[in-house]
Order: sequence, then structure tokens, then C-alpha cells
Amino acid sequence: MATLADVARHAGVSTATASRIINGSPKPVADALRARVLAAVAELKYVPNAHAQMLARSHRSAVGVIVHDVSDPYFAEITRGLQRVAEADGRLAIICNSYRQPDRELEYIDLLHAHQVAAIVIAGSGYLDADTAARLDDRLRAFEATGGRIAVIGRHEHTGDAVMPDNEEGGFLAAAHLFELGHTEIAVIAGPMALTTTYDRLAGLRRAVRKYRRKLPKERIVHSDFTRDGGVAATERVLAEFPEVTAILALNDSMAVGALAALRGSDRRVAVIGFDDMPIARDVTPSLTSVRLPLTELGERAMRLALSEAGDAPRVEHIAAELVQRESTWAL
Amino acid sequence: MATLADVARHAGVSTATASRIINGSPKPVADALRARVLAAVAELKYVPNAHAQMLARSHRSAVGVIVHDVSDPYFAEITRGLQRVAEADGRLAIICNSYRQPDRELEYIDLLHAHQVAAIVIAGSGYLDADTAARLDDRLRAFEATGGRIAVIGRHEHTGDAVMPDNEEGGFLAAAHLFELGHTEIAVIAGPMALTTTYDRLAGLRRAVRKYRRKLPKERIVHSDFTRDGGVAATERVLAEFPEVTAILALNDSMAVGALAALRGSDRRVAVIGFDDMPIARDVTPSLTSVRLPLTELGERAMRLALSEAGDAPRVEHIAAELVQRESTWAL
DNA sequence: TCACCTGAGGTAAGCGCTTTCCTAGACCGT
DNA sequence: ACGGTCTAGGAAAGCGCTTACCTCAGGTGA
Repeated sequence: MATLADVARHAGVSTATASRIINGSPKPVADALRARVLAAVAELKYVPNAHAQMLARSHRSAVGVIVHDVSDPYFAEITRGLQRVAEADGRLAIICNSYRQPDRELEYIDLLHAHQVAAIVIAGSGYLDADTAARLDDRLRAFEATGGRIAVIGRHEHTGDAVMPDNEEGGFLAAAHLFELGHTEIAVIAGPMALTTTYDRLAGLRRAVRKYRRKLPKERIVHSDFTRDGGVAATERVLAEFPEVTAILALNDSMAVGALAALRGSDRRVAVIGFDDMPIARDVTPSLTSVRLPLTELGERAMRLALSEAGDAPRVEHIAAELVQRESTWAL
Repeated sequence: MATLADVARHAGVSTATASRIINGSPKPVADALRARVLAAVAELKYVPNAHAQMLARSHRSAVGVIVHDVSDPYFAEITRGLQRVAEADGRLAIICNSYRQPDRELEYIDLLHAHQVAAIVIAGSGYLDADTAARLDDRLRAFEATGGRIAVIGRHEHTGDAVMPDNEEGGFLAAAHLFELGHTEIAVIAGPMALTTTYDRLAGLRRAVRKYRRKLPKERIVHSDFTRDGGVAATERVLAEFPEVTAILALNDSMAVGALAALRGSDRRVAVIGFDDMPIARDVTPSLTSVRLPLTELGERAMRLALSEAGDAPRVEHIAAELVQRESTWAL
């Protein structure tokens, strides 16, 4: 492993000069030396040790990202936005999957803290009991206390910079759409109640129920997990238990796709509306009506927030939801 | 930012002792001291500086991953496998998107090298002209020369440890399947010729053509990119130009989904077979026959290779492909 | 001619940690 | 009581860099 000292020796200069030449410092250097140093770099295949650099200049550059799971399309799209902005800012984004496990999240926060990242963006945490939430907040504060910046995506407990997808409004839009089409007997297949996503979307939905003066019996909200197979299972329960239901509102597209799959194996004709408008929505049959959230933009905004100077007051940005109508919903 | 020295001072011990206690070194330490140091850590919210640690212990722990794009389902699944193994080994995986741009790849290799990663895994590089390939190889060698390990996924030019999905065999299986079903007039919608994936799958397909004594005129291989919309475009060309075609072989599932979409807007009944068996394959209509590649396993194997000791000779592992039949192909 | 700049380049002090080597006290046997 | 052996803990030397500060030419003006 060639070091700066090797390069300097090889070129017959001091490490100071070598460092200045390699990093393009403003200090003027004779062209002859510059050439010699650059030649030495090439010959020794010198690559500076990033850790030593970080330590010496003690300025933070990388940023950390903690998401539920990058492979999940929802987070993949958010992550894309995050990365794009980080990269445009010349920063390495270290991305970590928490799989919604608070301990992992905790662990990663410390890891990123230890790696001296300039900022941490968190999206899609799991359920937090008061105790865990407190510990997490504690770690986050500790990180902030050292000058680190934090931005979260869609988490209420956090008091700090955040960008919030308007899940409540989205829930309202979805339910309103079904009511407008004349569906009165609807069922909801939802993710775990502990996720704020679930909570908020349900809240909007209930607002629509009230506004349209409909009923939504509690047992018609079936909880499962936010996956395709979770959607299949939940839909099977709905079909078995509620023969009167004519529309299913799925709280995300994965579940909606599962609903469509379950429906395919039954003789019932039930409308389905999803949430998130993932790319697949166009390609299932029938194509899926969904509530679109501009996830890439969500990520971009969050990263920009994280990279901006800390303000006096916490900044919260909202991202609007929008209905995309396709073939899986129709007028009754 | 609390440092180890702060903790030591606060606890009234030397940094040596503090370090030993915090890292659980085997050296015995009095319980009283241990307690004091741990208390100081908690009180000062001390988080060790990972860069300083790396520098001091000069042993590499993190691993680097360079893929085309984590958001792409194909690479998402590979990445999942990579991460799983890295994490099981207690290592942070730094993952980077190259977007198939060789310069980015080059840049990331140096970045990871600079960050002293123990190993680099590369999957899904783009087209490499001889010159770029040489430069890339040069950087890779430089990294290896410092003790770094490298594993690549499915790249022929690389001589070193590799895991190769059996794309050739997969191409053969796909075409053979269509021929067995009685389809003689087939068309292929393919990704960029520069990608080895394309190249290998086509090679297998040609082998099937020879074995079954069929014909596949060159113009019936339509190149586009490996995306859904690329599939739509390619399929539209096929439909317009080749009225005799009864089956389309798509070189990945994204394109196959696009083909299905294009077909939906036409009155032709054409069989479609995809490649990769992504999760969506089950949920499109008709459900998609595809050639399955165990991508997660692919990733796991690659990471294991990268984390194992370097051998004398390059090791190459092969991953078998398997046909998954669904509704999008039928006997003619 | 001399004191004084100016600027190219070097010296060395850290950055925050780990770890080798050393010290000094405790304990042992005789 | 004394030399010898442990052992807990500390001193300090790096790890590979950056950068503030210093040096020593050569060039300037009076």
C-alpha cells in the first residue's frame, strides 16, 4: 500500500508539497515538482487513504441513509431521489436497511455517527414503543450535538426537519374516489397499524367516510403486512367474510396487486384501489387505480433538507398526493 | 464531539485503559475502572471515530458493492444477497450505483479503494471498449495489489474470482421451450448488444435454434434497452414488421412486461417468454413464463467469494437457470 | 550595499484512536 | 526480609494525512 510518504520520497519532495499538489491546493508550486509528484502517483498507483484524510481535515462529507429496505420499490424510489441529490453535492451516500427493526436503526445511527457522516436521512422506521423511541431520539440528539444534520421522512414523533408525504389526504382521495363511483360497501386491507403510513392513510379514509356519510365497520379493516402476499391473505379474508363488499381499498400497491391476484381466483367482481402508484400499477390486469406520491421528489427534498444549514425552527415540508385512475375501479 | 481522551480524563484513566475497556480487549481491568469508564461513555455520549479506528488498526472491514442500479429489481435482488452475507460477517456494505457508466465505475473503485474496503463486488457493468476495460483492470489490479479482494458477477473479460449466472443455458431453455410448444416463427426483443447478459442469452438461444433446426433471421432480433418501455417499443416494431411471428422471447422480464403491454393494445395473439422471473411475473396477465435465476443466491455466493481468502487460481462459480412455466406461453 | 519583502518548499504538530512496551506495586516462596 | 514473578495500568509511538508555521533564497527599494 503506497502512502503519501512513499510518493513524496519517490519524487524527492516533502509530504507537504506532495499533498498540496495532489489536492490542488491554492499554494503555488513549481511545474517541475508538480510533474514529478504526479508521475510518482501514477507509478506507485497511489490512492489516498480516505480515513486518514477524514481524520486530518476533520470535515464531514459522506451522508447516511437509513431506509426500511432499498429493494422495496417504494423505498427504492425514495432512495433514488436521496442519492441523486447527495451525488450532485459530491457526497457519498452510505445506505443502510433497517428492515423496520428499531435496534438495527439504532445500530446504524451509531455506525453512521461513528463514520462522521454530515447528515442522516431516515425513512420508514418500524413501530416504536415509548422506550425505544426515547433511546432513538437520544442517539439522534447525540448525533446532532456533534453538528450532524438529520432529516426524517414521514415520522410524526420526530421533532426536527422532516418531509411528510400527505398520506392523510391520499387516504381521503382514495376513499372519496370509491364513494363518488357509488361504492358504499368497501373494505380496507391495511398494513400494520403501528406504521404511521397505515395510521395516516386510515385517518384520511375515515375523514372521507364522515364527509360522505358512509359507514365503515371496524372489522372491515383487515390488517396484514404491506406485501403482495399480505394483500392476498387479507383479500381472501375479506371475500370470505363480507359478501356485500364491492370495493377494496388497499393501503399500498403491493397489497393491491395481491388483492387483484386473490380476486382472479374468485368469481367476485370487486373494485380495487391501491396506493403509491408503483410502476407495476400500469401492468397488472386490470390496471390499478392508485394514489400517486412523488417518491423520488420526496427523497430529493429530504436530502436537500438534510444538506442545508440547520435552521432555528424545525422545517417540515409536505408532499401532495394525487389520484391516478385506471381500470381497477369503476362506477357501480 | 467527545473523544476518547475526554472519556479517559472524565473517568480518570489513561486513553489506553479507556480504549481497552470500550473495545472489550482481553486484557483484564479492575471492575471499578470499567464502571467509571462506561459511565463516562454514557454521560458524554461518546461514539468512537470510525476513521481514527480504521487508521489505527489499519485492518479493513467494510466491503464495497458496485451495481448498475439498486432500484432495478434485478440488481435489488442481487444486492439483497450481497448485503445479507456482508452483514452476517459483521461488515458494512457500501453500495454504489454505476448506472452502467464505466467512468462512474472507475470513480467508485477508487473511492472504495480509498475507503480501505476489504473487498469489492461488481455486478452489471456497462459496455467497455478495450481502452476503458484496460483502465478499469488497472485500477482493479492496483486495489488487489494492496490486499483487496474482488469478485465480479457475470463479466467475461475479468480474470479473477467470479460468479456467473448461466445465461447461455437460460437462453437455450427459453428458446427450446418455445420450439417444443411448436412455435417456429419467433422474434427476440433484446437489450443492448454490448451487455454480456444480452450476448450470452442470445448465444444460448442460437444454440437452441441450431439444435431444433429452426431459423432465426437476424432482423427478428430487435435491440432496445432492458426496460419496460424498451420492451413496448421493440414489440411494436416486431408486430409491425413480422406478421408471421407467434412468439416473442424477451431477454428480461421488464421487457417481457412491456411486450405484454404492447400486445394488449393489438389484436395479435403472441406467446411471450421472459427472463429472470421477477416477482411481477406472477401478477401480470397473462402470468409470465420466465427463466428463473436465483439472484439472491447469486449475490450471496459472490459476497462469500469476495470475503474468502484469495486462492491461487481464480475461482468461477456457475449459477444454473431454470424454466418457470406460466400462462404467457402455450402450445401452438 | 543592506534591511526587508516575497514566495517556494519544508518541518512538525496534530486529527482520534490502538497497541506495544514499560513501570510499579502486589504477591509468592524461601 | 528479600529477590523474583505476575499483573493492572500508563506512556508513547505510530496509523496516513493536512496545514499552520517556519526557513531560506532571491529580489526589491533606498
